Amino acid sequence: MNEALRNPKMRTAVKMRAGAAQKDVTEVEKKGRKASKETRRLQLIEATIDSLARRGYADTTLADVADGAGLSRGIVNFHFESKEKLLVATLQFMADEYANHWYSALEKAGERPADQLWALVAADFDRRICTKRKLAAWCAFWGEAKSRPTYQALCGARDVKYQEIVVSLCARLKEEGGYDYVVEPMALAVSTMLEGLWLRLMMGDGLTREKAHEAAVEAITAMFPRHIARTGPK
Amino acid sequence: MNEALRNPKMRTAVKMRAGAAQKDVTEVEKKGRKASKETRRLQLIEATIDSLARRGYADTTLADVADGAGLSRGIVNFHFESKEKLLVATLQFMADEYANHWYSALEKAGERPADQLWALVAADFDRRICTKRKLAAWCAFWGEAKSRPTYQALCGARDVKYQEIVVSLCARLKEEGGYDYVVEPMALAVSTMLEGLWLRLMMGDGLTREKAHEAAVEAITAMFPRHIARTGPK
DNA sequence: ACATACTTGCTGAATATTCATTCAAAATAT
DNA sequence: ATATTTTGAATGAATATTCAGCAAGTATGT
Repeated sequence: MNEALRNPKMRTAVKMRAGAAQKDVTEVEKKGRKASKETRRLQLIEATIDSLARRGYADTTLADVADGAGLSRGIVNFHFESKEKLLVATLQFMADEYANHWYSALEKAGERPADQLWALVAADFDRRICTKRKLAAWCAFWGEAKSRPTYQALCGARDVKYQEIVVSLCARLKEEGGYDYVVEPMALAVSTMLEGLWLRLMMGDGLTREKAHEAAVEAITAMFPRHIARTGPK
Repeated sequence: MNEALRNPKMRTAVKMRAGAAQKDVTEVEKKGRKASKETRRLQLIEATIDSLARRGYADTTLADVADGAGLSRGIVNFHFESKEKLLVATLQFMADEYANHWYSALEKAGERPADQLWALVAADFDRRICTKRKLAAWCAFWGEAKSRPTYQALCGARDVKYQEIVVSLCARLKEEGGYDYVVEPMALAVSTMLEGLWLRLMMGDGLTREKAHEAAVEAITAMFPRHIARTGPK
């Protein structure tokens, strides 16, 4: 496939298919031009995630991204200005997607803190979010985050707001259940456990999304024994 | 300091100091030559960890490593053959150090499973192991692990053996305390929580080693309520 | 004791490679 | 016709690797 895309003739075929998909979008929107531009950007971002997952941060080249998207070499510098900006846009994209996902899961959950916590956990191991491909891309960014402030800021995906919510859920659960843990450390343990499971999912061979979810449910059930999950892992 | 080391005269001074230290070793060992070679390798490995922590994997160059060690440009290819081999040796070094550390902590702990679990937890947040510098280096490797089998193998620092031990501890604790969790998921949750705390320590701003340890103790205490920590975090 | 050849560790300039970026020209859309 | 998007070859910067030679030590012979 990589080889095929290096051949201009083959690439044309790919482009035409992409063009057809784009036309459908165009018919819905008013400005086809702008839609096209946004489509290309998304296409390049997806190709970037692929490359990060396949080759890691250090070996992700613009050539590989362009090939993955079935476009030519100069294309990234036209749509994003530089490699750095492409990577930031990619991380931003993933961070937004992640945040929107858990936030809407939280809105759909009931009022009770236990339901909300289970909803957050389930959201983390949802099909759409928790793919090997995306986890690998996340981890590639984590590896560079400490030395790049821009990444560091965006990598707080489970960011301040998320942490505040987990803290408040732990506080409400404590009150409801009469537990006697200290709230902040407990909330930290819960959210880092989810992160740790992500990390393992990406590295470990045998671990599946379902098993990771099960582990989270098992641990949280033990931590909050008077709040049984109404919705376990599927 | 970096500037100073770029100056050959200054570098000579550094080398002479290193030479003096080496002489002491020579008096103890028989072959001073070989000791020197191993010393240099360790010196370069330490410089590599520094560079990884300071600049991340992608920006770690041989020039930076050589400068950090106060030696010349060609030095790495003389002692390790290639950049790749230097990085593998560095990861190997960290993995060995980590494994030795938790293993000896386990040996020093008592017979009771609870004591052993608390010892493992404390080992993870020990001063010698859990430094910002080393955590950053670990994370740099994690980011590349998925795309490089060699790293992937070594990055299972909390590897199969470690996981087996945690599983058996969870099983023994379950029996002792009459808990009713499922063992494997629980063990997975415990060990990934520790990993997740490491990840946060490296990225998070306000989090300290002590707070992370406290969170681990809080969560594990909640998970195994009939086994109170005899040794909490300092 | 001294000289000679030999070994080892190291240096730093030269080389080769990889890759982001640029840009003139072609293709495509409006 | 004009503007926009895309191409792909050319450019240049960064950097891993090579290697001829230097320096300091070590063994051997006289």
